[in-house]
Amino acid sequence: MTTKENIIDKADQLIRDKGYNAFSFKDISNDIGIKTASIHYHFPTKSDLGVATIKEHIARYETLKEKVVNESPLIQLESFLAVHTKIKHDNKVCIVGSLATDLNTLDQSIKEELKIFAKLVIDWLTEVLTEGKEQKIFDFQTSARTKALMIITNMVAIVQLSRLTNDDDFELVKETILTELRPK
Amino acid sequence: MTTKENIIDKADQLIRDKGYNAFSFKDISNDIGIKTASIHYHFPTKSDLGVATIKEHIARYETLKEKVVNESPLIQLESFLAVHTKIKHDNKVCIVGSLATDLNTLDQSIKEELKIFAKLVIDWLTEVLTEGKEQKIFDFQTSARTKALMIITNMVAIVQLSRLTNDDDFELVKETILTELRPK
DNA sequence: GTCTATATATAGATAGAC
DNA sequence: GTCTATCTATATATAGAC
Repeated sequence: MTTKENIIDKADQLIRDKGYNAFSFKDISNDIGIKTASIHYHFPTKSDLGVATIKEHIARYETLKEKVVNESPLIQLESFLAVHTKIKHDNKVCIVGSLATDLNTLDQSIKEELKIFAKLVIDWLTEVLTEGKEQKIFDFQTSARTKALMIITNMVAIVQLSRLTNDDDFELVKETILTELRPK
Repeated sequence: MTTKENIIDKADQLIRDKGYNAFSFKDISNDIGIKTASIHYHFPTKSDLGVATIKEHIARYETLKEKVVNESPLIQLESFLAVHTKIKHDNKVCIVGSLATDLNTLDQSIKEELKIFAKLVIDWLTEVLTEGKEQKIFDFQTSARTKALMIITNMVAIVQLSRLTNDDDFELVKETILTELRPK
């Protein structure tokens, strides 16, 4: 991993651990043993680093999509849910939720990149649900996009809320999503 | 409204607008025309103000619960949803979601108060759903508490996510919650 | 590409006058 | 209860040596 990739990785961990406005270049400096001035060489401003971090998420999602594109809709949905299982396991939150709560403090460049990422996820899950319904693997009454919003919001918020209740609540919600989609 | 109440109100707006770590005593100072040193007279530390802000939410929820305690479960559920409709209308996010993303930066006192608030909301909605199912006003297959988690996470995250997509997505999710609970 | 040194701004917090 | 003045810490960011 290059220094640049290392910086992005640490920024990502920090944003999803304690929020964009609570993390500093000093945190990254301490973590990877490089001075803050050197971080500015790779990313002139904190916003540049924020944008790069979201772009990394976009790239990872594109890779995941490709990896499962020939699988069944159920496998594809499960791979979406697995992303959040990993987030929960790491005791982090989703970057969309983290940055959305701080949105009114962020530069336009970050806002725009985040909107692109959110749309990517929603569109993908909408496709998966549409395909699953056609194949009678999933059953639901509302539009596929709305159902995608329901599932995404369940995942985004349960990783946040279960920090306050019980880690097991994550599994309850995840299993209920799958149960409710099963045809009767 | 007393100065103390005014400070809490502004802190609440700021936390739900841009996040706990992005708001400062100077923001409140500017908003209500009082020096930051005077705010420290009412709340010695920022954490004290944070705790007081959550306690205010708890008090408001207790008042709301009492107000609708004799109404039907549907009216009670709608009053829960209306809280979030107001949040969305104000272009804010829910305080639980906002503080949960920043949780690892908060003092223990704030964490504990937030857990009390989260439990209050979950327990209330669980009761409402239980009662509604008994009266055959609502139909759902999972446990009442799990269904409460599903609905709360929908609301908590859609106010965040719709900042990035479309404000109308909030209504889509809200209506779907009601539709999916209706007996077939 | 990384360093030291530094500029500049702002944060939370306290002391003490009024 | 609010003020002025100040302390201390930390933030993002830049200049210039190596």
